[in-house]
Amino acid sequence: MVPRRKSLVPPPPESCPLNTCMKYLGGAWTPNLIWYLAAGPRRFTELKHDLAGISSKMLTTRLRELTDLGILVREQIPTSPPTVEYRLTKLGLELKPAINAIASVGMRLKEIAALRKTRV
Amino acid sequence: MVPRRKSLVPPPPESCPLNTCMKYLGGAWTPNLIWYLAAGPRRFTELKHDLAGISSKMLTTRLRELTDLGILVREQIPTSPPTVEYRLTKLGLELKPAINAIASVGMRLKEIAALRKTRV
DNA sequence: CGGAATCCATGCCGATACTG
DNA sequence: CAGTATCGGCATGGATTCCG
Repeated sequence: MVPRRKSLVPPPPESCPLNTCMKYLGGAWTPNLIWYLAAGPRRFTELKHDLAGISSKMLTTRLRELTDLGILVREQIPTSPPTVEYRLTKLGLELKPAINAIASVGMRLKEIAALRKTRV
Repeated sequence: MVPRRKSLVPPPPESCPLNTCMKYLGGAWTPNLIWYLAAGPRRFTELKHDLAGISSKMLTTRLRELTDLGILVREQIPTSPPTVEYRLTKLGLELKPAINAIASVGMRLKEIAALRKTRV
């Protein structure tokens, strides 16, 4: 009987901030949303076009969620018709490295997947 | 009427590798699974204890998924009873930076959330 | 324009039981 | 030990409609 080895690494710091984070970044559109907002303030409809295919409902949900988290801020601008801008907060900007890391991994996975298809 | 501005940034490279990636990293346990495997080969039951609370079914599902993706490999070891080891492939190791980035973001979000509670 | 409200399909994931 | 099989809840996200 092979004894079970103890964990080689400590659990992800403070009991799984990985999950804490994925809980928010995990939303289907969240990473892309942050991706586009990272370039500067953006309006609701603009974001809706950036994230081609997202429903108003989901966009609203995600925007609210991230606003509550302090990752972005909503700003009413008194024009006519009124416009609303969203932009990343300082905290939100801290997410960029993670988003970029995820994006590059995504590219690798796509490459690999493509290779597989041509190989087979 | 305020004209809608065009996107300020290119779409996430190659049409959303962000989603390509999140599709896999998004699974509830996936990031933690990779976290533990990053330290070295690990057996099924060991992983099951590492990821406290995961069901056999989910663990199997995630392991298969990641194996199919080429992120980790399964290796039968002819002991008695037979044991099986999983370890990250070279491709799998490339995910570590992303996982780490996500983990550090997770920690920040936890900090912030904690501050909020004490502040209010 | 910038949403809110409602209904509904999908599927992720947990619980439980069983196997070579 | 290392899984497979089955059932089912419940959250996630899509489609549609309506509002100030």
